[in-house]
Amino acid sequence: MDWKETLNLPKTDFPMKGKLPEREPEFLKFWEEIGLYERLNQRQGPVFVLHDGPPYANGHIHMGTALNKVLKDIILKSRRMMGYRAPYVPGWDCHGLPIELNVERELGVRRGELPKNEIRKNCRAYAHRFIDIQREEFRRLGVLGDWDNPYLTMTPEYEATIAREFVKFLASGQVYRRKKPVFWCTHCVTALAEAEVEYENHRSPSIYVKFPLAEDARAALPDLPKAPVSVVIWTTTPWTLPANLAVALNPEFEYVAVKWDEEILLLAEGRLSALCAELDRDLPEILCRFDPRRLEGRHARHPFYDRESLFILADYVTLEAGTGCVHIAPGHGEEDYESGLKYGLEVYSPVDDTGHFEEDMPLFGGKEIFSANEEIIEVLREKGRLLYASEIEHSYPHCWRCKKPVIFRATEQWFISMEEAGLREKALQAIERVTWIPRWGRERIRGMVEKRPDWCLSRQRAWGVPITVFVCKKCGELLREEKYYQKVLALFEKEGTDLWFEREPKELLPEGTRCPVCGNEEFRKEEDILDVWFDSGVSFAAVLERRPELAFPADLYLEGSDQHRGWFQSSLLCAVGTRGVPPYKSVLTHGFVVDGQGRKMSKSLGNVVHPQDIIKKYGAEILRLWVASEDYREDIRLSDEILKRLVEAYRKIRNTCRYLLGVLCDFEPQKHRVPWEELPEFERYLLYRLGQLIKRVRRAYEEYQFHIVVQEIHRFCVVELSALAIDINRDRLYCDHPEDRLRRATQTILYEALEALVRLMAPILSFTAEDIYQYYPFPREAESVHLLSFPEISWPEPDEEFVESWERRLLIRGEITKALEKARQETKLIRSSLEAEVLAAVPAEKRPIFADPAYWEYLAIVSSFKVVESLPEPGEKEVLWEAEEVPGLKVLVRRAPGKKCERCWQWKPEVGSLEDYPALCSRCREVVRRLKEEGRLKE
RNA sequence: GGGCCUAUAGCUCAGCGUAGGUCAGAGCGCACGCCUGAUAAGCGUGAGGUCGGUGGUUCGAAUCCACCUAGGCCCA
Repeated sequence: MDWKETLNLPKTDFPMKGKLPEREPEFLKFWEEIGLYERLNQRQGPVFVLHDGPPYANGHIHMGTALNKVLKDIILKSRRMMGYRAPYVPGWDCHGLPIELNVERELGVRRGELPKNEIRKNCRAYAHRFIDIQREEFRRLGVLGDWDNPYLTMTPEYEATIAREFVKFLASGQVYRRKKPVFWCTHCVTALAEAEVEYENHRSPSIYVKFPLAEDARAALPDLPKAPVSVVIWTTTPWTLPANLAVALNPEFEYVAVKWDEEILLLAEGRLSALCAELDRDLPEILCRFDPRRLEGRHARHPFYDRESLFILADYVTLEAGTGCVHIAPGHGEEDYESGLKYGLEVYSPVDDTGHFEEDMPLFGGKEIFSANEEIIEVLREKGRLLYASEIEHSYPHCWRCKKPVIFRATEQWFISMEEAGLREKALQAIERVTWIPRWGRERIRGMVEKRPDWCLSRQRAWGVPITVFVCKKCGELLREEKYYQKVLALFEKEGTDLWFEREPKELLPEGTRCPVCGNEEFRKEEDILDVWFDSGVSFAAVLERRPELAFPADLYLEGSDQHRGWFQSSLLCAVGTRGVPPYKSVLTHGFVVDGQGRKMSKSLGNVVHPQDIIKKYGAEILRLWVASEDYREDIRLSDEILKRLVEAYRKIRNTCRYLLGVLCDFEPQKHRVPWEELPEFERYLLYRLGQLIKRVRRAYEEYQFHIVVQEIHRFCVVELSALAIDINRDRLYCDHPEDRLRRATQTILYEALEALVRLMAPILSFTAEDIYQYYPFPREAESVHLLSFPEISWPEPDEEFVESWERRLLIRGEITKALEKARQETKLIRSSLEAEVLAAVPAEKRPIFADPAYWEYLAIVSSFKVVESLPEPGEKEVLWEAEEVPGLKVLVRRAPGKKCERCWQWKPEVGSLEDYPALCSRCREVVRRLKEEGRLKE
């Protein structure tokens, strides 16, 4: 007969292959149908608020955004299983230049050609389009959240919040107006953002200009002979010379005074030979060397105006070109501007919107700046200030629209002061009170906040929230108090901010508003819009404070490490500036996705991987597993090999669970569960190991160390379950009578393992955990695995001695396995381990551990095990093994006596001698007899 | 160029920081073999690392310090 029919083989319909790409959507639908998110969110329990940083509503999701969202999902799911109520409100950042540029491109219009609100309408539609796209893509990843009610920075309520928070800053005196240079296209007559500038080759004048020293500077260099002394600067923009206010030297360089014909010139020593080479001159005599710090605060004379130019120090001065002495015009350059602020210089920019010098400017008033270059050079020549003039071809910023060269020009802008109300100091103190994970995040953001300049809020664009400021037309006074803005804020709340651009100040201001200084009733409204970092920076006010299910401050912000400069900082400044406290209790950062070699993903390197491709090929589950398996605090590598390894790990976990489902097919926990007190030792030991797993995994989740979770779960499936629990107990599970107490005991611990595994994996392998859960052969506690809690350890902790004794036993078992392997590979004595008999000779002190030889047959999966005083001489092919790691243990492997039982495949002496079942061993005969009596067999 | 960070077997990670001296580990992959009653599964054994490099501190360093190389993020 076919004895297979009498065995308890595993049985389950749970498929071996996940077919993830096609089946995942079914689970998404299932969760949707049962209202999973809503149900989780309605539960009681302490709240855990993870505030979502809004991705930009432009383009499809990429690996970085996928990584970020999956991490958030894992965190939230794990917190829910710890008993928290953990809502998730996703958001999108909707305003800003990239969208506006794309819309202009799609519309084929140039900046300013359409009314602001026409552009804004299109931008709004554009953002909505990509929000819908990204929403579906994020959902597909299995990320659970309030996707139907996300927060958008462009809704009327949100826009009103942005304006309201700005007004708070304004009213508290932290907002001021100042000139600052920006890229400016004189052809398009508009300011340009960094992103609107392209670098092209351009031919410019290259001139060396002499600035004579004023008396105070001359006095700082007393040793020089009597002769005119000038400092030499180099510039490629002669038209900025009228705006010159300073000359910068690098405090780290050594400077020299050299004899140059009848006069004396000053420059960095490191540039002297290069300059002489360019001017084709011999090296001049060096009269003296000096530390540039001697000149700081003293003056040179402007080369053609009757005013002075301040000597300053700046470390951005290089020796790569020029003279090591840099002409500074704070109104016409970024670094010049920074230095100007430091030294209290005026942001002087005598150039109008169309690129003409102001009319009243001496010498060049009204002239177009680029064409004035020649005249300026001529004046320098006439005044004897020109050392040398030539031309140079170099990279120069051009307008991306009209392709004409752009300039740096100072215009009025709005700032939040870091100092006025102690914002910097307060922010630095707040940083100390936040938990930064990893810890270096604190140093990083602290360094940035310490050094950052005042926050420039102005953007000369259309797609954003207006800077709501009214200015008195008569005296220029700003209306700062909140009362002036209540009306317009209320309008924003209902209708959004478009109306700011359509209505007159009179319609927006409270009736009868007069300037508090001059009493005038005419006001001008600001036209600039706010930096988008302000939009997202106030999300705590628009979302955390306004949504009933959330709370301020958040427990956690989680974004890429680039956000130390971005959202972490803008949120911190906004919250500290208006609330005095940080918006988050802790901040977790992740690194960036790089390729298998650790290089960043870029189109030019051709190493970009798209989440869509992974989902299509392997499923979102594998992407989630990838996110969880890497230590995301550093750069996160992604390659084909990594994905292949993950797929293998996934299969192992899936298959192990499949086996558990199968082997538990006749197990009813209520009826069959064996209490801990009655479990055999090995089962107790396995439970101990399961307890270890639960502890480690729970701790790893608490510490956001998901790669530990994955490693532990995978290792448990491989080692504890596959190689130990299942392999050793296979005979018992298959061959013993179904109701056998020992079999039920083994099933009990496998049941505990399954229940634990499915819960522990659920936050990461969300689809698979659900899949397994739905195939449970016994009643389920809840409708979805995601409604469950993490497993608790419901059995006693064994004492150390017990654990040690089992670890010793497993070590001994390892030695036996090695001996069996030798008998298999080298002498070909056996094939299956059941063909073997093992004789063990051990020193007296190790005897107790071998007290029960039958138990060792079971543990080593052999047909016969004997403990002997001394081993016999090994016969042909027999293997003598001296243990490597268990001192004194010697093992002999030989063929097991008897014949092979056709049912359990063990070799037993009695096989062939039993009357009714000559093919079976005595154990199997008993089982079969009983099954027959009970009518469990078909025949 | 500056700030912060990373670099352990083919892959993913432990160990490194709040204790420098059995710390060179795990799982996977690979090689070889077994099983065919988890079967496009399962089990076993084995081979892989001068702990990025060079100096230094120390009786002794993957573990502390300096520099260098490669890479990442943010600035310039």
